[in-house]
Amino acid sequence: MKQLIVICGPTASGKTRMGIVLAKALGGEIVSADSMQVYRGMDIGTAKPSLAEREGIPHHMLDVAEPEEHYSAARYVEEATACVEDIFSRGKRPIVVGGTGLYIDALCRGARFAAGPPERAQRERLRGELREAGAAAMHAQLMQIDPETAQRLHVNDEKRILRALEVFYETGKTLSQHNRESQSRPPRYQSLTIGLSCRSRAALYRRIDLRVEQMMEQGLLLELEALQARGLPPDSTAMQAIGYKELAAALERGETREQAVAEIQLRSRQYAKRQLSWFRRNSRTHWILWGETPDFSFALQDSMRFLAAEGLK
RNA sequence: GCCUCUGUAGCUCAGUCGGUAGAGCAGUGGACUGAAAAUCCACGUGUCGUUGGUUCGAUUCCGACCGGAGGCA
Repeated sequence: MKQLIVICGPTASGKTRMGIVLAKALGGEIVSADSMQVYRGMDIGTAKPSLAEREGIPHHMLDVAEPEEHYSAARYVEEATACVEDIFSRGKRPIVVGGTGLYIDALCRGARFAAGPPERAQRERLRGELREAGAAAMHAQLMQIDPETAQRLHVNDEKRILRALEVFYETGKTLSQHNRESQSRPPRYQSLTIGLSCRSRAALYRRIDLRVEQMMEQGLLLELEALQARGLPPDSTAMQAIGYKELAAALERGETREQAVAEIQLRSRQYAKRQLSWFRRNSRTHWILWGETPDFSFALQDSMRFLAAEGLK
């Protein structure tokens, strides 16, 4: 089975730099696994590496969509798989680097998602029904058609309940059926995963806070204004990105720069915690935990040892 | 200096007609299969400012003191 090196970790843990260091050592190319770096015109707020920072290492899956588009995990699997295969075909080694756990897992397993609604009409209909009848009613409805999924989902988890209903009405198959079929197939790639974080939570949060300050200094506001100027709807997926969303809200409320920064820092820290919760459940991940500052030469040695032990071909 | 209000969980506050207290936010853990930087779930013992008094019993009533806010001079 083809091997995929994966570098994961919470935001601001040094994944980007680590990817480049490893790519240089192994003759690799980077395949980003980041749900927000796919959008063009969103560079500062997503901490997208600049051309200079990439140091000549090819990066894939950056800037592959307009902010108006609604990108998806399914589309990511399709496009990123093509990148990975292309890299292999040229005799290079793909290194998947990113913080979006769902994208990473879906890519490695070759997950096939249940069909989505092409016109989104179904989704709109279900949303309306939710507003009218309430979450409990939708949950009850799901209990009728897909009890397995309904029991799994909390009544308040509206997003997932709606999605499960949508899958059934779109495809005639239940979500649990889809998932069973998808999971019964062997993974597409063997993943060798390196996780990056800090030994202490406080240190990670300090790095995050600092990075948000730097984003503001680099002109996050200008980037937001450029997006708003092109009439990007506030409910677009791109505008759910941390930083842009909070800054826009702060502007609207007439808050100070300091208030906006504090809010972005808070939301970023909470996001990092959720990321850790996702990544920690993979028990095969080899973790590299920084002290006060990252040590990439140590990390490279440590990674090479790990990869050799895992039988990297 | 005098008067009024105020001091309860990391923060903002509620409450106990006297029987040792609870929300939101924060925090921590978890979930996650076409929005995932999204969405959802679980977890709340703290000298109730200090110190005297009344009381079987005080965080709750009374006094003094120490913080904080406002008003009058």
